[in-house]
Amino acid sequence: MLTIGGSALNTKRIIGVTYPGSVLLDLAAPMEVFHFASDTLCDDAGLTAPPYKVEIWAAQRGPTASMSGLEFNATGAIGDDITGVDTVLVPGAKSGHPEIYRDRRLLDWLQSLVGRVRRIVSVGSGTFVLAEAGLLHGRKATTHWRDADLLKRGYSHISVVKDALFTKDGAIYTSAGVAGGIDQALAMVEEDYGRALSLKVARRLVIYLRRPGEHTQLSAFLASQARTVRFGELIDWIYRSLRADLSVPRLAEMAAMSPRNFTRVFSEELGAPPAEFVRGVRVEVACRMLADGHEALGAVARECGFASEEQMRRAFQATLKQSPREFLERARAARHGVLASASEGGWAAR
DNA sequence: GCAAGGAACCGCCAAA
DNA sequence: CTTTTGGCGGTTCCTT
Repeated sequence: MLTIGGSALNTKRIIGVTYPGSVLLDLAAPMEVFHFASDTLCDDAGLTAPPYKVEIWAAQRGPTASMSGLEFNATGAIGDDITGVDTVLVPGAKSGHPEIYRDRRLLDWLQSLVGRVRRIVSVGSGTFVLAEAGLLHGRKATTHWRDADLLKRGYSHISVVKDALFTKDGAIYTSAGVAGGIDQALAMVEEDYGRALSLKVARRLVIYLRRPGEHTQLSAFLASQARTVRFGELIDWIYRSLRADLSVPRLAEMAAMSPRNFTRVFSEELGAPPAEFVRGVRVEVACRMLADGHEALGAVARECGFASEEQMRRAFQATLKQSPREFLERARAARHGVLASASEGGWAAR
């Protein structure tokens, strides 16, 4: 049998699970990683059978829209036969709706997966779903930094790792959000087919995410974490501290470098000077909030560290060529609008 | 939409 | 000698 990186080359089925209120964007990034890994490996080795097959399962099969304005075609449903399934990905839910995590049918199904699939993976607040399903008893786990304390309080039997991008404990993996989800997926690819492939995929992902577009562009800055060795921690801190002073002198201080040298090295490594990068992060997080249904622009601006609503508007124009209001309208239209062609099990940004 | 002041960026050069 | 770092100053861009 042909093997690469120690793994036999049979097709591994990766299932992304959605449920009412789940954030499809959480699944998008890791699924792209598996897509790219599959394509890259096929190109390089001239395979006939793809190493990964990515599917989305929902409450029922067929075309469905998620609340973040993404639409998809579910090729399987919760409760379906899982024979031959390799990995199951569980996204988070829109914040402020803990009752979403108590869907008995979903939780029972997740429980039934233990020992029958190779990996059960949560992204962001999806960790709460795994917790509620009882999969995290006595295990390490992480979640979005904002919810870490909540997780700790709610489930004392879980060993919460607050500052990790992702954790792995046996067959159970958890991650800290979309950024962590990318790193986590890359780590799984590495686990399966080696570091060379995961690096290749990371590079390809960055190029892809840098293409101009609406949603695709949003994660360019997230993906940058995967390719910087030096500033990973700093960028993580930036994401967690959007309301703090993120001026160049301050960032240089955090990085223990002179402002001049920091600007130079940062630009080289990340492809954008510090201020522009920070602005991009702020816009990106604001977009996610808007897409998630936060409609008070003033509050979003404050939360993301813009000095004012006006500042946020300018930053949007500069990076996305549209105003927050326009972005909001589109997100809303996509949420409530008519479904267009749901592609073969993939997801599409509108 | 404008002017004034400030921040960011980058080329250049010198020191480590 | 090469590479990395840090300071200076001019220009541009941004904020108020």
